[in-house]
Amino acid sequence: MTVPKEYDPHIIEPKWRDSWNMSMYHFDWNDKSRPQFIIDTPPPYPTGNFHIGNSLNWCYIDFVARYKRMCGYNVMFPQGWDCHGLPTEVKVEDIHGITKNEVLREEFRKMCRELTIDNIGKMKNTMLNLGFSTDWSNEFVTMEPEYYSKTQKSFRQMYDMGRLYQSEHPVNWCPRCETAIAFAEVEYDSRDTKLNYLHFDGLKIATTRPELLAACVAVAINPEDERYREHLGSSIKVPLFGHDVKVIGDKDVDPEFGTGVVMICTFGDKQDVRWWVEHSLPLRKAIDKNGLMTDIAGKYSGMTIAQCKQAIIADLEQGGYLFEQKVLEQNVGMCWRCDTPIEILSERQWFIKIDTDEVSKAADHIQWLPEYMKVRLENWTGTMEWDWCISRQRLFATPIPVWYCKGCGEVIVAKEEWMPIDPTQQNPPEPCKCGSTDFEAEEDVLDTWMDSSITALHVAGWLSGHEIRMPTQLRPQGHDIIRTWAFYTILRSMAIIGERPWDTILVNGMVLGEDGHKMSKSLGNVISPEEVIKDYSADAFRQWAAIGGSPGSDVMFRWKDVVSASRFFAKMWSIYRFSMSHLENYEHIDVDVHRLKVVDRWLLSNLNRLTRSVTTSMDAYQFDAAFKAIRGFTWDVLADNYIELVKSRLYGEDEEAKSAARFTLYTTIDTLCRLMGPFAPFFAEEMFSGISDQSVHLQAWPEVSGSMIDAGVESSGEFIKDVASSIRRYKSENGMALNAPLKKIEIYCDLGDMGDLLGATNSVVEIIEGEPDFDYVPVGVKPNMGIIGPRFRGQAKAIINAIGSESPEKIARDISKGKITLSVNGLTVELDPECVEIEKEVVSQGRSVDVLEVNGTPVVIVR
RNA sequence: GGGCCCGUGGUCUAGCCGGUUAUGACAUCGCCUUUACACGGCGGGGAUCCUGAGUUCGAAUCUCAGCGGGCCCA
Repeated sequence: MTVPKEYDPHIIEPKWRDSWNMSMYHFDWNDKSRPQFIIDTPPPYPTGNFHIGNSLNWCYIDFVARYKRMCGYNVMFPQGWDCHGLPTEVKVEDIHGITKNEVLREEFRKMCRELTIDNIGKMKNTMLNLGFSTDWSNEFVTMEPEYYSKTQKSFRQMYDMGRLYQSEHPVNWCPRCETAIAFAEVEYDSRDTKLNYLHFDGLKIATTRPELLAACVAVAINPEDERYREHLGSSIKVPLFGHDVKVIGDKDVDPEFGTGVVMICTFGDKQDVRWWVEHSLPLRKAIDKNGLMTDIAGKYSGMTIAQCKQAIIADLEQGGYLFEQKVLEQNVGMCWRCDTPIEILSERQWFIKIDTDEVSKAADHIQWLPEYMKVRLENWTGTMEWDWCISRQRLFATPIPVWYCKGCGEVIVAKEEWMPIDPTQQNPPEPCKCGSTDFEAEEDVLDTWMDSSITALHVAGWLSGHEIRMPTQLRPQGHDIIRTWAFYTILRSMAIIGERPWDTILVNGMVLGEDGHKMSKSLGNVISPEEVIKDYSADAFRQWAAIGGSPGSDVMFRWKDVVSASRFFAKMWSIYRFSMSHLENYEHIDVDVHRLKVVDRWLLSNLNRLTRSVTTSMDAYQFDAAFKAIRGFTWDVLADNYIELVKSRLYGEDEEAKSAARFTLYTTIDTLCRLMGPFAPFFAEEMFSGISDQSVHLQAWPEVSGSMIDAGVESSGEFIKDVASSIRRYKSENGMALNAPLKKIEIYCDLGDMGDLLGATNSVVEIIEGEPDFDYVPVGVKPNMGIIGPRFRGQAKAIINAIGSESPEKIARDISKGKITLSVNGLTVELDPECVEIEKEVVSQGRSVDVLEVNGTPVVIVR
């Protein structure tokens, strides 16, 4: 076969992408003989753009999936789409120039569906271009009834378990989106605001939120604060509004902040909620769901928060209440989606009880990679202050399957067999206990995390008619979503089936731009994977993913890495092309190792070591170490040394010597195809297609042959290689062409089989036994710390000094007698020869020669 | 303010359960078209392993403190 000179990924990659039969990646639900390896792929949000961060994570997943398949596992690498959510609603409003309330609920949901389907298609295309071995037979789409009915069933099940409840409770509220949001959806940003100092019926308070005066329910001071102790328990009037509130004491009040007196409102911030609960304070709602002031705000009612703030400050000033304003830097909680400052409102919502202990215990039974990532989850569980609010006032999401009976007020949760169901479109199929058939639908929908926190259950076959295969083996995800996705998934899995969702969670880092900052549109440092494929190749991109950094740490995207990746493929291709040209009509049969030359066995020994180290790295998810080892072997050992050494045999006449080299080359190419398969699926497949008519992705992972790893053979081979490279260096330093012949090379050692050296040096090589006719001159002694240290401990330093002050000749003489005798601090100490290494120079006598020293063996060059 | 991670030649990075001539990539300099590859080969230069203290015979590696950077959270 003729192998083209250049490897062109723009031809080869689409060729394989379009011809692969993707069913080879399907999970076999009926197979129980092979161990399962189910990956709980986190479904991305269908933005339409499969970005570089996703791509890094998916590369990791694909490396694992392909590796595990080759190792004989029944692998499932499913792909899901986490469809519901606010960004799509916002985008649809934007595209169609409408607000969600201007069209019918169903129509709006349809628009969202259509946009989502479109976006999924775009992202899928990038995934195929990147060569992922996705199991498309296990694709899931959370907005489809098949999936969201499971979300609803999980709701029902958790309701029956008493883990779900409805309650009026403070929630984080986005006035723009008009919905409750979870803590995980709150982002914080630092802003300058004004701290207002007010006369407050005899006391002086400082507040950043005077617009909430109407919601003031108490004034608090630190009970230790001498200044105000006499006011404790008294009642005072709220300025402008005139209602009476209590002065209470609480040690959480910081006497250093402001005046040391704070007003408690329902609710200005999270601290207000804590005080409100602790001191059983009344509730005064001054802000409504739209972010407008309520009736209790009196003349300010109907104003926006900002208008109200301005008006109240003006009135306070006029009334003489406001006596000072100071600028204060404050962290403001904002809606993650629209950056509107959030409010804390008390609203009737659905909640899931949070049992942080249960989550922590489950987390202990999951292997976290890297280990320290678990700490992030623990820190998060430790700070949860109230339950998970799961209701949202949105449209494009899983409907909460609930009605309220208009007759008796009964809460009716849909039965599992009625699902999927949208209560706003359908009534319950049976009347209420009270006999009424008049119902009010729950219009709220579920938090999207309710969909995406059951993916592990879903992919493992829960409620799908399959035997459930929990726990799954691997969850790969970014460290930015530990507090949300990982937390919720563990919580739900424990609640629903009482089992951990995964054996292992592999946490990947973020992708940083070339400027070292996290990639983001606003910084303009975004690179798309499609761009990289277009300029280089998918395999080069994947190689960057493998060696750009180790899993868990943030990885910087660098074009340089992609360039060096594609150079490696060019090099490997050239090696392959050379090998194939010598493998015409080659038939691969096992060969007795003793018919191989030392250099062949040296290479195969190294190859087996490579397989062993790559296997170890892959098992530990250390893709960087794995691929670096492959690259190092291929370039340094195979290309730069082995091939140079065997060329003369391959071009020579000795058929047996030639076939030994051919056997070695074939074995090496075959093994490299397999080792590279998980990383560079296109390139490896193209190479493998030259030696097989099967797909490399269906082959077994290479096994390590322990008997091929032979330290003796390795050191002999290493010696031959070192002689060859010393000769190369010698020629280079002497300005000779690298193929220039030398009159003779004499090697003083008894290692046989120097045949390959002749070809590599293009010179006569003579092996001479016995001592050369020139002298060794010891010129230095290097103490071997690894031996001296542990053996002599505290004396070590003195011994090293003694060695240093002794002449190298004397120590060399001692070694020839078997013991080194030293005087250390007046005492005589004996050392074994292994404690030192003699550095020596070789001096020729009379002959016109140059002497090189290779691993302690003299090599004489006769010019 | 709390937690976690990181700080290694010009740049990025490996090593970090103690003893190596401290890994590799890119960049840089010199030489070389040697029957796979000039997207190559050979050779060279370039590192106070952030700072300080401690533990130890011995620290890039362990401990503490400090400085600097990043991320997550409040």
